[in-house]
Formats: sequence, C-alpha cells, structure tokens
Amino acid sequence: VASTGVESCELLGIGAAAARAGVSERALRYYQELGLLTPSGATPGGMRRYSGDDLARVARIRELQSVLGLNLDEIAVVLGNEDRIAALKEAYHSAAGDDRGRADLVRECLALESDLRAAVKAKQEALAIFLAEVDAKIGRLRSLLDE
Amino acid sequence: VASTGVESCELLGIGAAAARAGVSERALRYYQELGLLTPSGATPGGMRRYSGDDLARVARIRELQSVLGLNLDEIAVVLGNEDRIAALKEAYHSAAGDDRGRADLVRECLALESDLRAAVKAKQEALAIFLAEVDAKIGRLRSLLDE
DNA sequence: TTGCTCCTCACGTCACGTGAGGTGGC
DNA sequence: TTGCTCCTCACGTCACGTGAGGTGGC
Repeated sequence: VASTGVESCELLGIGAAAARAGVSERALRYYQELGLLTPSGATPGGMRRYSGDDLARVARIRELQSVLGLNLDEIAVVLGNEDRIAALKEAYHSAAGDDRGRADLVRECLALESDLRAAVKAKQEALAIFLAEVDAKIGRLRSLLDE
Repeated sequence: VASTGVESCELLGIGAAAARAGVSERALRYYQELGLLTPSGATPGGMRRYSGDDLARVARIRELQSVLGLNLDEIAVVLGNEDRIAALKEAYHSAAGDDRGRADLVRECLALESDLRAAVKAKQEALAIFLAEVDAKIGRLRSLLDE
C-alpha cells in the first residue's frame, strides 16, 4: 500500500509529511479535525507523526477532491467504505465471523463502489461533450485564419 | 445562441432567471459584482432583467466550474476570450479593420482555446485512470463474493 | 542559549447561503 | 391596502491560507 518511498518504521513530522504530500500543514490538521486522517503516531509532547499509509490517504483525499469534485463530507463516506473493504479482506483471510453477514457487507461495499463508478462515468460524459465543443470552436477559428 | 426557450424580446426578473438557470439569485448578483455577467436590461427602479443570452452565459459559468473545476477568476479569462471570438466573427462579416491585426487576434484566441483543450485532455486522462482503479476494486469485490 | 519545528488560537478568503429590513409596481 | 418580487447590507459556511504568539527537543 505504501508506495511513497517512506519506510513504515520511520514516521514523518507534519512539515516533512505536508511537503511530501504536496499539501499545507493546515490542511493536514484540518483533515484530522474532521476525522478524515488521524496521524499514525504522536510524540509524548503532542507532535503528529505521519506514516506512508497516512500520506497515501492524503493523496486519495486530494484525488477525490480534484478529479471528482467531492467535498470533505462526501470523501469521508468514500474513505469509510474503502476502510471497510480493507477490513473485509482481513476478515476473509483469517477465517473469522459468519459467512452470511460477511457476504452482505461485501454486497454493500460493492453497491457504494458502483455508485462511485457511475459518478466517474457521468463526469467522463460531460468532459467528452465539452471537448467536442472546444474542438468545434478551434476548427471554426482555424477556418477563419484560412480566410 | 439563445436556445433556452426565452424570446429575446422578453427579459426575465432575477427570480425567474435564477429558477431557469438553476442557480440562486445571490449567485447572479455575485457574478455581476465580479463583472462576469451584467444583466442585459434594467428597470428605472433598478431591477435586473436577464435575456436568453444571459442565461446561456450563466450555464457556461456553471459548466466551467463543475466540469473543469475552474474558479471565477479563471472563468473570467475564458469568458473574455469567448467574447473576443464572437467580436472577431462580427468583424470578419463586416469587412472592417486591417487583416494583419485581425489574423493576430485569431491566433491569440486559438492559443487560449488550445490551452483549454489541453486542460480538458488532462482531466480526461486523470478520470480514465481513476475509472480503471474503481473497476479493479469492483472486480476484487466480485471475486470475494464468489468465495 | 540558539535555531528549528511544532503547537493552538484566530482572523482572512472564495463562492456563495441565508435571513433582516426596506422598496416598488400590479 | 395587500401580496409579490425585488433591493441592499451583513453575517454564516466550507476548505483551507496566513500570520501571532508560545512550546519542545537536538
């Protein structure tokens, strides 16, 4: 999961973490305030320590903001679902719990992921139409140049 | 240009205009405050009157916000360019002005439209990657269901 | 002790939302 | 006169930006 070049043993301070993630320290503190991202570690003095997984989570938040235009409330739902999926995989590997309830959980996660997929598809459609309009405008400008 | 079902002779009050455009009255007043959209008409009493072209401009603003994620400063640039293109077409039909300067203007508009096209392409690329990830996650969940 | 990084308020910004209180034409 | 729509402040919200002033470990 941690493909950011940070070993899982060494945790970063908020300054280094913000620099690596390409966000502000304020943003990291704000995500924590909203319960979106709790740093993996802390010093006795109350300083935040971020892991590679934490940085991956920050990247995911920014992606959901910029690519899909979700707000932080909506992102909390998506991240919550992804956390549940990860927990489900753990539960499947260790053969604990009842199969009946677990299958229901998987179906629930699948439904939420399908909703996300539909949102992406809708965005793609809108972008394709937009691109066609821009291309048409460019074509008309080109023909204007050829008198 | 006006394909919103509003005849060009009858201008709408801000309430009807906002309802048709699917935005708030506050948003229309805010766009005017920023110089993005000046209503085509006004009553002696100081009430705003919106034309079909005004509504099309509002739709364009919302499209640039939601599809491309531009802020209102960036949208002002795009709209300014589109206004110049429209003015250029007028100038080409009436054979006024010098051909030399006009061609330069067209080239300038073309450059800005090409920038816009590049932004759209980048968004498409990001969305395609995102969709592939969602599909992979859905596939893994489906295989979990098949035990 | 000196830097450096970190901490918590707390006010500013952008794109509006949402009343508060008053005006204007059928 | 009564509704209805419109007007201008003006404060609230979301996702942070940006200092202000103080703390903590090498």
